[in-house]
Amino acid sequence: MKIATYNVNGIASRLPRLLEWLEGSRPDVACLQELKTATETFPASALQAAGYEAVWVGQKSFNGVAILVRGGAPIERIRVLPGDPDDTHSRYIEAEVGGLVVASIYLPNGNPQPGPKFDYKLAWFERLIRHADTLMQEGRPVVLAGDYNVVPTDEDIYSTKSWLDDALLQPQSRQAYQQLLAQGWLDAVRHRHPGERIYTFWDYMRNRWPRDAGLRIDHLLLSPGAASRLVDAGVDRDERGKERASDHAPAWIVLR
DNA sequence: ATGACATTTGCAAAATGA
Repeated sequence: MKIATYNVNGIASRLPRLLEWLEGSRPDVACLQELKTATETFPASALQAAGYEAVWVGQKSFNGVAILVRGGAPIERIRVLPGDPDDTHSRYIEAEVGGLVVASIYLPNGNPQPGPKFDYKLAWFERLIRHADTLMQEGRPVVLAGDYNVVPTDEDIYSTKSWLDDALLQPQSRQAYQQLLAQGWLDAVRHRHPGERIYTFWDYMRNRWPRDAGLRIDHLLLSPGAASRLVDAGVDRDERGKERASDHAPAWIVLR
């Protein structure tokens, strides 16, 4: 069973790329982020024609998350991260898929920092940590996949020089990520490729893709029950080099 | 403090996000 996470950076403008990738990489489950379209304008029929049923929650212009399942349908559990009734951002959706619990996560970017956007990021992260704990208590196999907007360590970036003040590298962001992992989650891609330079995001600006100046910020976290079934993990880097590509590449795992 | 890029809005240049 192949499960992928892909920040598409606008599903409307990226639909041809997305469909090509689905056909080529053939994930059984695809968690998408940054749909950047309203719930009503999600291209469900185009995805259905490609063999995928979906659950999604959108929002005009930004955010938006979805879970796609090939040859089956995800059963939605929740479409709001618990803990703040005033939060209007579409950043979380969770579904049951073939005995697994799968979440598609778009954690706030948090720039500029310090400031209200960074405060929102950390508060959102705390809510995620609380909710992840309740999922862990359920004792079922869980995959938390998405754009975490956190570079976990200096090994996960080409160079920290231009990014030291960025929200993605702040000690508070990294501590929150470590706090989440400490509950018992496994960072699947890093686990399968210790010591390797692996990136999932290359900024459009400053020639960062041609220079391979990347960051690893898209992660698949596995509960122990899912981790024991892990057989492979990787990143479809080539997607980033295509015409009108997202600034992210898909990351994926294979579970037994 | 600004702009580097990509896209949308709305039909030019500005705003938005990251």
